[in-house]
Amino acid sequence: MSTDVEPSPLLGRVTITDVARAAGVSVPTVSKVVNGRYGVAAATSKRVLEVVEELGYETSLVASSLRRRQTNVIGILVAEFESFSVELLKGVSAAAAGTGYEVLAYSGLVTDGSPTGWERRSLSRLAGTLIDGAIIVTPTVLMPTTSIPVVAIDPHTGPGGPSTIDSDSVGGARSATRHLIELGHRRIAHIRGRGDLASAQLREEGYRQSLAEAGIAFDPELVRDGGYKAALTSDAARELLTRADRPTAVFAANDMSALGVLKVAAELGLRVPEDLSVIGFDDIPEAASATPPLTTMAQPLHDLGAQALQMLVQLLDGHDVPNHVQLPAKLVVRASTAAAPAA
Amino acid sequence: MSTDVEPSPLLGRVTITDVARAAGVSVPTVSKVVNGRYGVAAATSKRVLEVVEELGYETSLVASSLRRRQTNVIGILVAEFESFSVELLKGVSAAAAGTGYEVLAYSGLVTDGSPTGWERRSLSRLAGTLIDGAIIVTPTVLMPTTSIPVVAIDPHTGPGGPSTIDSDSVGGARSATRHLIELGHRRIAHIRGRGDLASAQLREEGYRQSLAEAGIAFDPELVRDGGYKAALTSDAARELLTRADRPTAVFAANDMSALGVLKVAAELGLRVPEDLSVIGFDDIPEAASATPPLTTMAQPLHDLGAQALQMLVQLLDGHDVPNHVQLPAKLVVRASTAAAPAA
DNA sequence: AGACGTTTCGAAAACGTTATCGATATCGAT
DNA sequence: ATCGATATCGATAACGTTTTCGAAACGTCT
Repeated sequence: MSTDVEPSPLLGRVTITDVARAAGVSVPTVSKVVNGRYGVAAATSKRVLEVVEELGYETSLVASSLRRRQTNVIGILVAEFESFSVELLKGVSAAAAGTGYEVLAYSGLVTDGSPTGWERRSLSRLAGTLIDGAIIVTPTVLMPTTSIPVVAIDPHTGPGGPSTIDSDSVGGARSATRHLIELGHRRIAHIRGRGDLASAQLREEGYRQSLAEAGIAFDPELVRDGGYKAALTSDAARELLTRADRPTAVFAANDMSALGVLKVAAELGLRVPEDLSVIGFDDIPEAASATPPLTTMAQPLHDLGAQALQMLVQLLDGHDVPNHVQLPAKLVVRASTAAAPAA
Repeated sequence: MSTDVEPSPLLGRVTITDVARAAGVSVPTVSKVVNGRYGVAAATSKRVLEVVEELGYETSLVASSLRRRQTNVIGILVAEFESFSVELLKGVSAAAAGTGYEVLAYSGLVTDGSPTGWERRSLSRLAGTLIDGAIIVTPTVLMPTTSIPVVAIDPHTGPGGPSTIDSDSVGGARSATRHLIELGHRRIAHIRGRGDLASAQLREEGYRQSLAEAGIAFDPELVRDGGYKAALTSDAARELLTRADRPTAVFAANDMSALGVLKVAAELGLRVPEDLSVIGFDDIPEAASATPPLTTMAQPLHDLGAQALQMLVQLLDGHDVPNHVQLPAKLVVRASTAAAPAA
C-alpha cells in the first residue's frame, strides 16, 4: 500500500504535484480523478485515490477557484461580527444547508484606512475569484454593478444598486412610537441610526408620522444621532436625559442604542420604566436579557438572512428576483416601557 | 484624466492586466505600485494610481495569496453558525481589531459526505493558501500537524494536537451539580454532550464527582446522550421524564440540550422549576430569554474567542504559547432551578 | 569620452489548479 | 495486416498575482 516516495512533506501543504509524483501519473490525471471526471482507467483511479488518502491531499480552494469559474462558496460581508449581523449570519447559514453552497463570512472591518467603502474593497478582493455571490449587511456605500450577484440586507440609501431585503422600518417605527403614545407619553425622544442607511431615515420618518397622527408637535431638540452604536449613543442620551424638560420616553433606532440609553439612565439614577420608557428596534438576543428586559420592535433577523440567501441562490441560478423584499417588524413588549409618569 | 482605453469592462473583474494596459506599463510595475514597493518613478506611480482609481481595481485575494506566503487573514472554522460558535466568533473578531489580521469565518458543514473530519478538509482547502492561521471550534477530529498554526477551542479528546483553550468543565459541572444538590435534589439526571469532545467527558466526570461527594449513588439509568443538540436531546429527555421514578433535576451538558429538556418538560406538562429543575452549561444568549430563564454555568465565550485569537497571533509571530489555557465557568442562577419537590 | 553606479522598468518564472486537445495505446472489424 | 474507433493519458496553456533578475536608460565622475 505504501509507495516508495517519501510520503510526508513535513512542511508546506501536500499539493497535487506530490500526489502525481507519488502515484506515478501526471498532474492533470490526478485532477481528473479527484474531481471524478470521465476519462481515466479504473485501476489508475484507484491507485491515485489511495495515494490521495495516504498523503491526506485536499485541493486548494484558492488555486482551484482561480482556475475554475465557480467555487460554490457564497460570501457574507459584515463590518464586524456583532449581534445584529451574526443573527443574520445564522439565518443565512441555516438556509444554505442543502443548497450546495458553503458560506464564508468575511469581516471587512478596516483598521487602517477609511471606515467607509470597505465592502467595495472586500467584495473586489473576493468576487469572481473566491466567491460566486455575496450578501452584504448594512453596506456603507451604494454598490456599483459588480461582477457577481449581490444581495444587500438593510440597504444603503439611494436608487439603483443590488436587490435588497429589509424589514418594515416605517411601519415598525410607527408601531414603536404609537406604543409609547398609547402609554401616555408626550415628550418622546428619538435616537437616530446610521444616517447613510435607508433604515435609519425610514425609522425617523415613522417616528414623525406617528407623532403627527397623535397631534404631537415634532421637536428637533428631542432627536439625536446614535449611529446604531451603544457608544455613540451615550453622549446623545446624556444630553437628552439631563435636560430640564427631559423626555419621558425614548425610541432608539436600534437595540444597541437602546441599551446605551439604559446604561446612561442607570448612571443618572433614572428608573426604567418608572421614570423613563425605552423602546428599541431589532430584538437582538441581548434585548431580552437586559435590565430591565427591553421592549423592542422585533425584526425577523433569521428570516431576513435566510431569504437573502434564497434570493442570492436564485440570482446565481440565473433567475430573476424582486428588486426589494420587505418583511414585517413586530412589537415585543417587555419591561422597559410603562405608562408615562404623572406630570 | 481619463485614458483612451475603454474604461469599463462590463463583465468580469478588473484585473491587474487591465490596469497595466490602460496605464501603458507592464503588469509587474502595477503590482509594485499598488504594493508600494521601491523602484518605480514617481510620475509612473502617479499615473498608475490614477488608473487604479478610475477602474476601481482591487487586487484579488485569491491570486495574491496563491503567490504570496502570507495573507494576513486568519480563519475561524465552525461546523455551523449557531449561538455557541457565533459568540466565540464575536470574541475572536473583537480581539482581531488592531492586530493587522482580518477574520474569515468558514462554515465547513458538510451536506453530502461524512459529518466527521470536516475540519481537515476545510483546513486543508484554506491552509497555506488563503489563511495564515486557524481557530477551530469544537473539532471533530484530532488535528494532525498542519502547515499553519492552529488553536482549538473546546478541543477534541486525546493527547497531542494543537494548542487548546476551553473553560473549566470539571469544575463547572461540579458547581452545577452541587447547586442542584444544595437545593435538595437527590435524583439528578445528566444529559451527556458530544462524546468525542473532551468537554463532554469532563462534564460527566464533574457530575459524578459531585454526586460522590454528596454520597449519592451514581445511577447509569439517569445518564443519557444529548450530543450537545436540542434535537438529539428530545428522545433522551422523554425517556428520562416518563420514568416511574423520574429525576427531579437535570444537568444538561450544554444549554442547547437544556433547552431541549425544557421543551420536552413543557410537552409532558411538567412545571419548571416546581416539578423539575434544569441547569445547563454555556450561557448562550437564548438561555436568558428561555421560558423559564435558564440557570446555567456561564462560559466566558467572548473571552475564550479573544484569547484564542491572541494565542494564534502569538504563534504566527513565532512565539510560544501555553499548550492549554483554561478559563473559569461561573454559576448563573435564573429561574429554571428550585428546591426539590417534597417526596 | 569612457567607466561606473543608480534608477527604472519589464521578461520570465512561479504559486496550485483545471480545461483543452492532441498523442498514444488498445481493440474489434475488415 | 490494415484501418478506424475508442479509451486513456499527458503537454500545454491559462487563471491573476508577486518575485527575481537582467536589460536599458540615465547621470556622475574621472
